[in-house]
This record gives sequence, C-alpha cells and structure tokens, in this order.
Amino acid sequence: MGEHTGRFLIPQRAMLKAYLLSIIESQNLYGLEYRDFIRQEYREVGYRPNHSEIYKSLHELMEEGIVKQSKRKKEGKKLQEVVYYAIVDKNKANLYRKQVKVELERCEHLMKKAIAAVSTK
Amino acid sequence: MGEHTGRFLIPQRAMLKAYLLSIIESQNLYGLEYRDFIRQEYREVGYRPNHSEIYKSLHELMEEGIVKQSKRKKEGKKLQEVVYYAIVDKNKANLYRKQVKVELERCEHLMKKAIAAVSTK
DNA sequence: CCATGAACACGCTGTTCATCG
DNA sequence: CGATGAACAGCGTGTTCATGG
Repeated sequence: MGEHTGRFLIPQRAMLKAYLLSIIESQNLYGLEYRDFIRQEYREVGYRPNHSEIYKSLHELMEEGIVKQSKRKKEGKKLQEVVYYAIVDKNKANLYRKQVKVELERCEHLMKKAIAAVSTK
Repeated sequence: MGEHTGRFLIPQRAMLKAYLLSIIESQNLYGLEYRDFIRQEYREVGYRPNHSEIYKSLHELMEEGIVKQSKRKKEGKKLQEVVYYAIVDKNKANLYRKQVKVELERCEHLMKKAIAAVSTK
C-alpha cells in the first residue's frame, strides 16, 4: 500500500479492498450486493460507496491474485448472470488486511489528535 | 462544509483550517512556522502537510472573513517579510471548528468500525 | 536561502455511458 | 430493469515554478 510519508488519510479503495476480503470470507454475495451490504452497515456514519468503487476494488484484488471470480451463475428467481468472488490466496489476503488495519489505526489516532486540537475549551 | 452524503473521509483542507484557527488563537506564528509546528505535532502519526496546503487553508479562511493577515512585519534577526494571522470573527471561527469537529468524530467512528471489520479473528 | 504565492500536474473517486441477460 | 464494466470528468492535493526580501 502507499506508504509515501506525509499522507493524510487512507484512500477509500484500500479500506474497501480489505473490507471486501473480510466479507468474502463470511458471506456469499455478488457485486451490487456488496455495495448494498456496506451501505447498510455504514448507514450510521453516512458512508455510501458507489458501485464503481466496489467493482474497481474487486478487480484490483483479482489482478493482485488475492481473489478470483468464482461462480458466474444465475440467481434463483431472476435469470441474471452475477459475479461472485472467492479468496485464492489466504496468506496474501490476511497480510493485506493486516496492513490496512495498521493504516486505519494510524488514521484513528490522527483523528483523535485532531479532535482534541480542534475542540474549543 | 461539504455535507454531501456518502463522503468517505474529511478533506485535509477542512481539518487544517480548523486546526489553524486553534493555533492562531494560542500562538503567534507565520506561514512556514505553522507547517513546521504541525509537522512536529503530528510526527508520531506520520502526517507532514506541505506549505501549499497551509497557504491555501489560510487564504480560504481569509476569503471567508474568519481571519485577516495581521502583522506583515519583519522578524527579529532576519530582515524578511512574513505574514501573521489573527482571528477577526470569533463566532465564525468557533462555529467552523465545531462543524469540523463533528465531521472528525464521524471519521473516527468510521475508522473504528472499519478496524473491527478488517481485523482477522 | 527563506517566505509567500500561484500554476501546474496527477491521483482518487463520483458520474456517466455501454453492454448484456 | 438489474448487473457488470469501462470511460469520462471534477476535485483535492502534491510538486513545481515565480517573485521578492
């Protein structure tokens, strides 16, 4: 990930990729369902990613050899092709999640400091 | 500030502007000194803003009528012109800081959720 | 060389457009 | 119309350039 010093906050894409990895491990969803799931989960913090970011995140994870497009099958009732994903390199996946976590913690720390600095006494 | 729903994280500029306001209140610094001060304060979280962002933040605060360029004077030993700032509208300043604080807290919340989601069990 | 600005360039991300069932 | 994907456009920000003490 981009470790070029001085960066302010983590790019959305990195967070999404790591998050998608954890979702892929626990649920079987396809593209737009990931988007809706995340929107639902983060509704309270007003975060609503769009479909492009989801797709681009998934594509990058694929290019990096971390996931693969698994079942290009049709859904039960609608006869529509959808793309599911599965993890192909668990080690890479966990490593990436760990790296992003470190970066997220840095951001949390930065936010805490900023909140204190900005607060009027 | 930009409250268009769906935003991921706060823009650097907003955080800087609010932070600069609190610095201006407590210390007498000029442009590059703000930069160095912030770099020092945030060294532990690896945040190193560049001079352009500082200047642009200061200029915006000026255009918004929150601060003014006060003492365009020379420093003690070096005979160099520097630009100091002072708050001209304390109400606007505090309002802005409060708004940014709310947004920073939202980001902190988001980071917490993301850290939990990304963590491998 | 330090300080202030402005101009420029690039990367990230949101919006649109295209294709296919 | 739902789903996937790519192309396009705008904005935020980092890098460079310009001017002046």
